[in-house]
Amino acid sequence: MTIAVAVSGGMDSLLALALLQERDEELLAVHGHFLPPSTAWERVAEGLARACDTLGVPFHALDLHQAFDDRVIKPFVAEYRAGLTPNPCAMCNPRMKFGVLFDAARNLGADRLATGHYVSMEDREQGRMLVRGRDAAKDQSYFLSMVPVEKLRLAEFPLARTFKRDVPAFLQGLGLTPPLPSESQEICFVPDDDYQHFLTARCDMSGPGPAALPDGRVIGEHQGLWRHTQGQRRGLGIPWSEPLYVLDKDVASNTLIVGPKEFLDAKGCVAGQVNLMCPARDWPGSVLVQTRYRQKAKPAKAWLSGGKLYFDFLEPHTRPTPGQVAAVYDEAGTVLGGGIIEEAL
RNA sequence: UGGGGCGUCGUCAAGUGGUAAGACAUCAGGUUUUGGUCCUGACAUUCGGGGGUUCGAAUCCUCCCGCCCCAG
Repeated sequence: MTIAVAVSGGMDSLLALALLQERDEELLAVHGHFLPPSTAWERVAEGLARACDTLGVPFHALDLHQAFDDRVIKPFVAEYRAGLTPNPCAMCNPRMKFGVLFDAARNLGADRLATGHYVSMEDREQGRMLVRGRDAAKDQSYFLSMVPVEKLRLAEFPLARTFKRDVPAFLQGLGLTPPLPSESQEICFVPDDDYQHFLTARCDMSGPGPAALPDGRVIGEHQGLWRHTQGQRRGLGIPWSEPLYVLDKDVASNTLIVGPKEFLDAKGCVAGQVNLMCPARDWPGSVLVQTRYRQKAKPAKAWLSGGKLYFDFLEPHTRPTPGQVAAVYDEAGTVLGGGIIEEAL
């Protein structure tokens, strides 16, 4: 059996590669170039080739930038234009890493795909399931909740039990230096973390409009709905007696609905593009749903109807944002499914 | 130009003789593989302007400027 290791150039995937090698697996390393060719592109490829050479693992660099543009960047832009708040990282996993990249790796002879995600695959009563990583601060299961379970069952996650803080020492001990020493936190295809500039440079975006309280009272102006997202506080520029948050966007009237924090909670939400890790009838009566990365998963009643997932929150829950992922877990941290939020209820 | 009221940070606003609260906004950091949230820090030597009283005024007096309301 051959395992392809997806290496990005960062330290996590490099460690994943090294850990698998210690397990004496048949390996090959694949690097997908998601961005158009550039000198940085070459530098990363060279660095990775060198590291793989040190480890004695065959290395393949693949130009996937066109697929990335079609499957991640274009939808990202389209969703922003439609008034949604897309989550490109969550889409990149099913469409690119476990999609195009995995397919390319199979063509190179790989049976399985390994990545440097901080998650694990474990045997549960529903079968082999995706589970939160041991390092709770670094767990990335939320971003993988849209990946089909059949793909995940062909995945290897060597960092399942690794703590992020131990990674640098690990690599140093192995004499490995990642070509991208400090991982970038921003969206990989948006320079300088400036998504607003990226969008305006790429196409025409909607213009200014009124900012109103839930009762309809106009108290300010926004510079484009796409510049704001549900739950956002900063950047509104509206002086008020208390902090104001974005509650909603009314695309039809180009109105930003804002209000104090106590208006921010929602009772539930609906999600589409549902990805079930197991049949919904096998879910517990009460699940835990996470509607944002970095948010605690909270209890909810969940049911499937007309191909969509409905959630009834059992605790106060900050209004979910259309376009973001709703990841469903059980108490043990098993990922039961995921969907794209369409509406808060 | 009769009567009344008001003018303190970008906004709201406390302070009525003892040496300019606070909130919002903004900016800068921190946290963070999306957008956000959250945390920390910075933000009026000065109170519409001039003069005066006082050891000392945003607070008292005075003149000027500006705004608002009610009458004409």
